[in-house]
Amino acid sequence: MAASTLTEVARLAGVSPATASRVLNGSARKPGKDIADRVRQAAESLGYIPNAQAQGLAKSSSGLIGLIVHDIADPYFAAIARGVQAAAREQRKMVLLATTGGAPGEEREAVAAFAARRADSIVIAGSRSCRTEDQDDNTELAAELDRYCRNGGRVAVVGHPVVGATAAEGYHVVAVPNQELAGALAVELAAGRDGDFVIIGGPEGLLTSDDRIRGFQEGLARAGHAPAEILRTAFNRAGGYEAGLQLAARIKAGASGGGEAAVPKLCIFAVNDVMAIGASAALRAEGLRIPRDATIAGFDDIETLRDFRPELSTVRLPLEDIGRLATRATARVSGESDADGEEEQPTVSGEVTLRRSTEAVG
Amino acid sequence: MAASTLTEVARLAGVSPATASRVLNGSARKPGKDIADRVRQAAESLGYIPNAQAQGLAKSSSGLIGLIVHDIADPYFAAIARGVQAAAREQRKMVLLATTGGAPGEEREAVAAFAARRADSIVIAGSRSCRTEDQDDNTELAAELDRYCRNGGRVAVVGHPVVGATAAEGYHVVAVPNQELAGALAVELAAGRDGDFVIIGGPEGLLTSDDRIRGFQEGLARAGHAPAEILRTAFNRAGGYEAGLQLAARIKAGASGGGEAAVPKLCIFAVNDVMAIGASAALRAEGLRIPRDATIAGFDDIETLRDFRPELSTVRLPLEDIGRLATRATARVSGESDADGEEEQPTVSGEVTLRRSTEAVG
DNA sequence: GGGGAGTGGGAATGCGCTTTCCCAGATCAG
DNA sequence: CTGATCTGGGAAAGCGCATTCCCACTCCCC
Repeated sequence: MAASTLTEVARLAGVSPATASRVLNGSARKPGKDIADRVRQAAESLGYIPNAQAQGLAKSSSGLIGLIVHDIADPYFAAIARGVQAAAREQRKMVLLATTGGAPGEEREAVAAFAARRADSIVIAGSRSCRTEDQDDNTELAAELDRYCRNGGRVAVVGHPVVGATAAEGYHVVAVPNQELAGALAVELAAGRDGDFVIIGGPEGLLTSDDRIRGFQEGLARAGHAPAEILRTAFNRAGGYEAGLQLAARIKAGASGGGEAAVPKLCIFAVNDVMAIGASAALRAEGLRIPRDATIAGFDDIETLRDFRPELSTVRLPLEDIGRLATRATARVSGESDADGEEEQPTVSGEVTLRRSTEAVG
Repeated sequence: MAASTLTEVARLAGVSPATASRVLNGSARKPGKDIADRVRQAAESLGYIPNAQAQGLAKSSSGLIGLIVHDIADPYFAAIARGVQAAAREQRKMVLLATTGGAPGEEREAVAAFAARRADSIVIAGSRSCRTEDQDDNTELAAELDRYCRNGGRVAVVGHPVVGATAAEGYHVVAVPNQELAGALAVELAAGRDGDFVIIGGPEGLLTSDDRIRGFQEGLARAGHAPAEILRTAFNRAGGYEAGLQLAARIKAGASGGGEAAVPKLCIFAVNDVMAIGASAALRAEGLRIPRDATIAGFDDIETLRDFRPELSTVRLPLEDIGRLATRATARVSGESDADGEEEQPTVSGEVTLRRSTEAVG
């Protein structure tokens, strides 16, 4: 038994499919009250559910929003997804989820799949990569997005524009001031501290990571500090842990080195919270304590991690808002005309949040 | 410019749409090599992307999997979602996400929306509620699911069957042995301990919470312990925190009560990890320490929370596998006949994991 | 009272694709 | 060499719905 159709409802109600369509699914023309009731009752008794595919086909719009993330189980993306979901609900749309692990090639596939489903808009979260091995995929991704936009799709990408993408109609970027905020964090951390800084960053070419690194270095410079050494590792907890082990060894070596004057304490900046947690775990596993033996700061202010101790200094990013803003940016505003040309890109602001993990201790 | 269509491709290749369809989108009949190449090239040059809506309409199957969760930002659901996503990819399908906050009414809406989109299957995660105020909504949800199944949809629900749902064709339940595992946890915790037990549970009627509570009590009984007192609160971190504050006050009162013999230490069981973390935070905020002043255990073994200190005793649940299993259960197996009648429901097993938060100290 | 505007319903077309059915040509056995 | 069986391609009928016309009325006003 297949689901009942509009035609069946119409027949049961003794009207034409056209009329049934008009009463059941909004239309400019409102049929008479008695007929409407009859149709509605017929629909009810048949348990009629309109076929969204057919509707979409007929009016070429699917009511779908595509969301692309690296990994939905990563709390960073989960938070953004929540915002996207909330905004989608506002627009009475559903969200289609695709996880890509961050590979531009897979992102391209996801965009194509969304395009095939005629998603009304696409939100891309997750750092862009400009590594040379991703170059070709990025080009294809940009081409795919461009085609999607030309066909009337709207896309919003969080952070950076897709590498190589031309700013087409309907292409929005929700800028995240990673660099500025990392700079501000560096300035605050550097104040009155003279230890060395070390940055635990993601692989080179990950734009978000690179921005934060660059910003942090600039901040250090502004504060009159020497640039920090940079440790490259995976952009996740495991990477943070690994880097943490290295640093722990170094710290312990320094401490036991003894001879010289007490080595100033290391201040670690991990380019995201999850990595910072990993690094902290490694230090702890090696018997070091934070902030006694080293201080550490992250980035993102992941909600689930706020109960972690010592409380992590970080930069608060309104992740849920970011998801919401990105999604809203893709919403077709009815009154929009080309007159006002400039579409205002939504603006995101973060906040340096110093906590226990970078406090000066005895 | 709308996306190009199969007809356009066919015209450019100088063949009929039927042939173009056969070569571009799999079919039993394989057109000749030369023709196929011509079509493929035409498609390529036009940047043809098949319209999944039209395809779905024509062969009545959408390649969509609907996933219903309470909150995608909750790491519990995020982990399950990852598994669902992975399994969906295996099946070359996409996942449609709906978040409901756990309200059966909204779950019903989500099911209807999935049905409208002709999702091939639906996975429902998140505790069922059998509170009286949800009764009507549950009935409607069950009816909606039933209809969906009768129309050929497949559904899998994690944990408990939807309250009131009749086991229709295509209705699967991925059972989670919450009760047994909670019992096992209780037994292990009770061994050689004589303090009081307190359970921080969700609102009455939340099946997952109730199962874990019941199992824990049974375990205590088996170990010869008196039943634990039960604190009801919200099924999230805030609820745990709130309950934690209450308990902290009680512990401090007991400690300063002085007169009698030293009050045995309280052992807290929060029915999920997130609540346990909330409770721990509250105790800590009140100046109490774990496991010195009280011990605490959770449930789920959320990955992101494993770096929390003191390490949380809990019950490990293979969340990602659960999502995967549920999704696979809904996959239409080609060789399936009614002959073997019994479909084997996938089985999930967890593991009691004792860590520092419940260690005996000084 | 007649003609024009307005109203409410139905017939028909098309959205883009799959699939059945049909047909022309090729292949092969007798 | 003829009739039977394949083979590979095209024509056409939907899938379920929205929407544009079109038509039969009613209502109003001059």
